[in-house]
Amino acid sequence: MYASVIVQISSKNVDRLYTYKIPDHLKDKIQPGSRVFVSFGPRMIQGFVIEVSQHTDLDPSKIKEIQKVMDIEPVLTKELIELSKKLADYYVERHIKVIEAILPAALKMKSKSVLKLSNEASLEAVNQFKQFHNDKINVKNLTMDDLKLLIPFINSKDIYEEKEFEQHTKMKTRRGIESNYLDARPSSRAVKQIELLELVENKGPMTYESIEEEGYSIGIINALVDKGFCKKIDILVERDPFEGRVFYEDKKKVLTDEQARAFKAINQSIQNNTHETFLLHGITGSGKTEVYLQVIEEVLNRGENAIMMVPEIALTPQMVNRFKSRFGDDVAVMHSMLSHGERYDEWRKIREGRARISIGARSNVFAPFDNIGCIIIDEEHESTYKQNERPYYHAREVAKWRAEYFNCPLILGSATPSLESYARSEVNVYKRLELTKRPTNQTLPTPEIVSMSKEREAGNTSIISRNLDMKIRDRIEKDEQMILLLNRRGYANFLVCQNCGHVPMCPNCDISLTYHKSNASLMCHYCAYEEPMPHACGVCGEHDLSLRGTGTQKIEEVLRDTYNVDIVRMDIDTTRQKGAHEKLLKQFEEESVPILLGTQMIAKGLDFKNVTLVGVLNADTILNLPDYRANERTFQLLTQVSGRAGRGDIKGEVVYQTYNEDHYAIQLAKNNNYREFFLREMEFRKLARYSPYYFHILFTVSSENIEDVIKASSDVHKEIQNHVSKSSIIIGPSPSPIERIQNKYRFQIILKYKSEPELFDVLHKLDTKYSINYQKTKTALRIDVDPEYIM
DNA sequence: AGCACGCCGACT
DNA sequence: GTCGGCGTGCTC
Repeated sequence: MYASVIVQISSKNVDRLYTYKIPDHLKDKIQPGSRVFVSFGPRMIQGFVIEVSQHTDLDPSKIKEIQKVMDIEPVLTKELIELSKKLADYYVERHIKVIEAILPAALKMKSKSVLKLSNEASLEAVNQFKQFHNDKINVKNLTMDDLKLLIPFINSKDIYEEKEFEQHTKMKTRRGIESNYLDARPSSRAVKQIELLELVENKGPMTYESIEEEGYSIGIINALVDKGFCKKIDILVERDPFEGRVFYEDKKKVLTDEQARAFKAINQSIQNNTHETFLLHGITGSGKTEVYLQVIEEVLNRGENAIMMVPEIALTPQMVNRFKSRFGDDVAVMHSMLSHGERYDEWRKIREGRARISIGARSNVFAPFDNIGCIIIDEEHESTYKQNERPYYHAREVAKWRAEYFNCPLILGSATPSLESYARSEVNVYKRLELTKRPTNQTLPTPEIVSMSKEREAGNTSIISRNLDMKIRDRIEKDEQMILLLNRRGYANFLVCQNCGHVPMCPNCDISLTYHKSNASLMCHYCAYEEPMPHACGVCGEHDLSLRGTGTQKIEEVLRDTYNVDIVRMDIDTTRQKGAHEKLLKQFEEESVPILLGTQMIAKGLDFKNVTLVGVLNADTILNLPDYRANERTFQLLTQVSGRAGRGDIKGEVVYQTYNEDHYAIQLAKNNNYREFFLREMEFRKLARYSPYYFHILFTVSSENIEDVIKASSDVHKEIQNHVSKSSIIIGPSPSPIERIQNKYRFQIILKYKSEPELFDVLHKLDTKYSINYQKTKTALRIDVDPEYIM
C-alpha cells in the first residue's frame, strides 16, 4: 500500500505528490485526508495523504515509509480534498496553501531543536551536559557561550540534535479525578467521601472545579485519592467562548406570505436533494433571518448539517445570539477573534459531529461537515467574503462548489445583491425570491439628501448640515437614539502646511499620513508607519500646519462639544480588542447613549428599536475611490445604513450629506430603488466591459526596484497576450493606484475575458516562473482571480 | 523550505 | 593548496 502525500512546505518546488509506503501496522489507520509525519530529505515534516493506492511505478529503493499518523480520524474529508484541488487550480495557488486555509491554524506543527546525550557519550561530554540540569537542552534557550562549549561534543557525536514537534495548540486540560471502580467503599463514617465517590462513578471523570461546585472540598478529593478509590487525571475541556452568557429562547415565528413562499421554494430543493442557488432579495428588516432559521431547522430534521455565513461575526452578535438561542449547543461559532485553541475546539465539534450548524465569517465556508444540507450566505454582496491574501478565494464561489457536491441549496441573502448575483437571477441561473415588506409593517424611512455644497454657499462650514443638526437636537430632546456614519477613521485625514502646501507622506508608501490625536502621531494606514506629530513643516520650517479632512476621532469631539452628550464610537481603533464590539453595542443599547458614531462597520445588521435617526456625514468617501465597484459600494452602504433606522414603532429618518447630490447611486439609494440602480449600473459595466459582463484577473508586479517592475510587468503582459484570444482585453501594465506600498513599487495588469479554457495553465506557469525567480530578482507577481478591488 | 553538491575567487 | 561565496538541483 502506498500513500500520495503532499508535504507541508509552502514552496512551489515541492508542490506535488510524493509517494510513501504505508507500513503494515498503519494500514487501517491511513486514509486520504490523514495527517501524517514523514521523512523528507534530511528532516521530518508533516504532510497530508491525498490518495491511497496499491501500486506505484517508482523505484522501490527510493520510497520511504510513513513514520506516524497524527490523528485517529482523517482531518480532511474526501470532499474537502477534492475541493482543495479545485481551489488550488482556480486561484493559481499551491495545493498545500489551500489545505492550510481549509484547516484551523492549530493543526500546523511547530518544531524546536533539542540537544540530547548519546548513549556512547564520553565522560567529559556527560559532565558538560550535566551543567544544564536536564536530560535534554532546548537550543532556543542557549546563549552563544553555551553553544561554544557544546559544539565540540556535537561534532564528536557525543551530543546530538533532535527536532521535537508539538501541536501548535495543546488541547486544554483541567485537573480532575476518576474512580478506580473498586468494590470496596470508604468507611461508613466518611459520609462525604462516599457521596463524592458515587457522584464520580455516576457522572464519570470530574474536574476539581465541578467537584467544588457540588460542595466537596479538596480535602475529600485527596482522601479518596490517598485511599486508592480514585486517581488523579487530566480532563480534556473545551474552551467555551460564550462561557457565562445566557441565551434566551428564541421562538419560531409565523412566516409572512412572502417568507413562506421563499421557504417553500428552498424547502423543495432540500427535500428533492437538488442543488439550486437562491437569491433571497429582501429589503432591510424583511425577516431574512427567520427564513434562514426555518430552512436550517428543516435541514436538521433530515439529519443533515448547515453552514451559515455572515460577513464579519464580531459585527453581527445579534445574529449569533439568535442562532444560539434557537439551536443551543448544536451551533459551532467560527469567530475571527477566537484564539487558535478556541477555533480548534469549535472545528473539532463540527468534525466529530457534535455540532450540526456552523456559523461564521469567510473561512467558515470550509466547515468540515460530511453531510451538508444547505449553505446560507447572508449579505452575500459583502466584500469581506473575498480573502485579500493568499489564497485569494471567494467564499461565495467555494460555497457554490460545496453545495453542488452535496446536492443541496445555496442561499444568497441580501437587500442589495451584488450585480453578479442579481444578473444571474435575471437569466434564471439563480432563482430569485423577493421579500418586499417588513413583517411588522413598519415602513422604510425615506432618506433626505442634503447638498453640502449648498450648505457651504449658505455659510455653514461645519460638517453637520443645518438640517441634520436640527434632527440630532430633536432626538436628544426626545430621548431617542441615532446612528451617525463617517467612513473615515482617525482624527484628520492629513496635515498640510499653509505656507508651502507640503503634505507629510509615508516614507514607505505613496500615501499621505493620517493624524491620530489619541497618540499625537501621524500614521500610515497601509504599512503602520508612525511618527510623532511635527511642530513645524518639514520642508519650509514654518509653524503654519493645518489639519484637513475629518475622521471619526475628530467628529466625536465636535459632537461632544456641540451637543454635550455621551457618544459611543466604533471604528477599527476602538474595536481592536477582543469583545470590544459587543461591549460598545451593549453600552449603546443598555445605557441609552444617544449617539453611535462609526465607520462602515456600524452599517450592517444592527437592530436597535430606539434608533430613529441615521445620518451619513459624507456619502462620497467611497464614491470617489478609483474602483469600478465604487458606485455599487456606495449604493449598498447607503441602503444598509438606512435600514438601521425605524426598526421600532416610531418611523425613522435618514439624512445623506453629500457633494454629489445628483449622482444616481445616491439618488437611487434614497428612493430605495435597487432595480433601477442595477439597470443603470449594468449599462456602465457593459460599456466599460467590467464584471459581470467579463471575468477579471488582476496581476500585480512589485519590487523595490522600479526598473525590475517595469521589465517584469511587460514580460507578464507579453506572456498573457500570447495565450489569450482576441476577445479578451488586457489593460496595462500601469502603475497601481497606490504606486508604492512598504517601499515596493507596484504595477498592475488587468485581464478581462469571457472564456479562455487554456488560460489557467498559463497562469500556473507564470506563477511558477515568478515564484522560482523570486529569490534572485525579488520581484513578486501576485495573481488575483476575480479580484474584489482593482487597486 | 532547507540542504548538499559543485564550481570559482581570495587567502593562510 | 584550502576556505567559503552562492547558483543549481533535489527531496518519495
